[in-house]
Amino acid sequence: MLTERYVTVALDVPLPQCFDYLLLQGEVAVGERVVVPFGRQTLSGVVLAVHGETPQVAKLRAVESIPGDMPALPSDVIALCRFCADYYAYPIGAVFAAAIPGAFRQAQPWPGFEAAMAYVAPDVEALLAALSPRAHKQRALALQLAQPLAVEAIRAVAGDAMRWVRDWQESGLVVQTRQSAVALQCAPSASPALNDEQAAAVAAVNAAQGYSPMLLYGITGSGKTEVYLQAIAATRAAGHQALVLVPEINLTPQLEARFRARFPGEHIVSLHSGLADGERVRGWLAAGEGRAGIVLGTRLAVFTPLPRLGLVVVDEEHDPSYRQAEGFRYSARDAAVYRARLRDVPVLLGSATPSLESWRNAQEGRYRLLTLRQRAVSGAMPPKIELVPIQRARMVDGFSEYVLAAMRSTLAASGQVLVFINRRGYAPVLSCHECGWISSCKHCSAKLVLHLAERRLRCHHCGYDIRVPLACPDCGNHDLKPLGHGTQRVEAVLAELFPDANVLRIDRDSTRRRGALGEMLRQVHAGEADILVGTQMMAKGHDFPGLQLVVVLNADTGLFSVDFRAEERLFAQLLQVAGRAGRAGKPGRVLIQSMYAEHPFYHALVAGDYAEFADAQLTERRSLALPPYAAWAVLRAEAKQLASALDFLREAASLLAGYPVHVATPVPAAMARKAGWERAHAVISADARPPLQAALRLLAAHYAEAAPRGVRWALDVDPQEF
DNA sequence: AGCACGCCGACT
DNA sequence: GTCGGCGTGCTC
Repeated sequence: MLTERYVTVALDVPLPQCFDYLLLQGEVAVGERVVVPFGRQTLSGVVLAVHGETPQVAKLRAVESIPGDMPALPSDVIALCRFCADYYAYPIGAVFAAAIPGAFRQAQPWPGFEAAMAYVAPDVEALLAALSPRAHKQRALALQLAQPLAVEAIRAVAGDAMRWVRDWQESGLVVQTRQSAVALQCAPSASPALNDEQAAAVAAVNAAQGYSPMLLYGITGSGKTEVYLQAIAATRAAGHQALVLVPEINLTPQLEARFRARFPGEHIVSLHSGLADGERVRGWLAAGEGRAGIVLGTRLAVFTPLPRLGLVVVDEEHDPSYRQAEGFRYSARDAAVYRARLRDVPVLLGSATPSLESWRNAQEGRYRLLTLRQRAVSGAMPPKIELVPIQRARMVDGFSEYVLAAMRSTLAASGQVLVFINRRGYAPVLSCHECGWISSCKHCSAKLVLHLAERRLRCHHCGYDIRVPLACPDCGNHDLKPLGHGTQRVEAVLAELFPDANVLRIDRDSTRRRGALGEMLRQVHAGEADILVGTQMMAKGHDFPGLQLVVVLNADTGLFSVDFRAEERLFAQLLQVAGRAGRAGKPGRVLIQSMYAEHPFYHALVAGDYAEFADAQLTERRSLALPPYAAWAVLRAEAKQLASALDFLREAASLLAGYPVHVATPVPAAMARKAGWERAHAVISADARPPLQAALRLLAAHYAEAAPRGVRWALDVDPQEF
């Protein structure tokens, strides 16, 4: 008797459930994709079950087609996606959609499919028998087809070899198959000698059996990357694949170059959002077919199928960019740890300033702590961090005399200076010194930022953009002046103060053009720039051998934030910029201008002692029952009227009345108005995970069923910013 | 999220 | 007269 077959499909729609379809013909495995009718549209979805149980739904429709271009997602990737959908209370189909390359979310088959396949002759003798004895090239190809052969390899035999293969395929002598799953194994090029601490760390990683989370805590310049490289060499020698996550796309090229130099001939795949669709699919397939030995990528790479995964590395694990800020708000760091657990492999988290979550896990023994205290680069010395109190100092355009003197002497000795601006909450706005008018956005509760070069005022949140007014709109005064010191203002001030110096500004605006950042970095390396002015992006990864002095202008703004994580972020950021100085044999000097030089925060910073800072922070968090000692989520709401957003949040709070969670009073968000929408949120907290999860599941299910009118809402589990 | 259906204002 | 505004309802 022929039983009917059904498939359960995860579709990319904002609904928490999966959808069942009748499978009339063809074969499909769990983890493959199918194209199905959905309402009036046709969508691609991932198959989560194939079964014979009649689904209890009013209307059942049939699978439209099985493209067959995407290899089935392995069970650990499926389990990871399911976990994320549950943990982040995010629609399951949307999680799967995020986990696979864009080409496989289309209803059409991936156009590069044919070229990515290989061909094999199941019976070479039969194929040879069908060929003319004089067709030497064909016979040579037939012999090669004993092993699966990629299209490029077939084309290399003869220009029209693919035509022969298609003929043979029609007569069943050759079949299409996936490329053979043999990863190249190659010895790494000579590795530098390790110091004792590095050697101990590598030995610990290599000795780890099964799931073993490790936190590699090492100051800037202590050689964390070398530990990764040597641990990966051992992983590769054992025939396993390594997954390496990096925070940002800008950092991949550098690290990729270092990996390629160390592992020549190795198939290294780099996966990030800047990749063209085809490239991403090819890399993803190479990883999933086991041909790639090392996968290097940004957060979405955490979902890459890896049949022989042996080690997971998360570099700069504290970095905020591991967290997706929009839509599917997941933490790739946490997902990587969960994945390592699913696959029962070691996971190495590295940082000079670990997240307090990881620090606590290490303190409580859940993560093994591997510490690198010494600088590995010979001759490198830690930078000398000095605080420059400015509450009574004479200031020249935002710079204290002391700092200017230090800059002058550094420049006189032909050293480079970096002026770092902590831009968070500190933008150059235009103000009227007569009546106090300040340029603000029509749609947001943000200030319009002055872009001097273009003579425009621009909102960094919604893109609202106007010409700089000639006079104050309120009182007509013509003397409008910038307030605060944005990068452009600082650049202008420095050009005036140091007319002989070459000032280079590196920020989002000046590097927007493709290749601009690379060109600027080249100028810095070539010594063509004397003073660099920059924001966050300067702090990350880039090495500036000539840099001798770092000046931090307005660190304090992060010190008194409503966001309890602001100090943690500021510490990481300042230590990271400090690390830019003095890496090439000369000790660097870091000057931090501050109104609050006595603040305990700066004690630990000047000592470069993250452990002291982290321990103090954890003590405080514990006493206040803040994360990581409590489970937090934020319910965010946006509406045209603030009152509707607040009403929605109050209603949601009442829904959770019976749950062992605490819902804080809804408050307007820090940026209360954005692009014409009023924003508010409510913190939902619990002393343990399970009750929080249960509450979030209820909320998500309730509002998916009955969408609130006029209110956009989102859940943010383990929120990082407020 | 799409994509329909549905019932009110200014245009060929 | 109808083109189109976006409110709300549904999708196996």
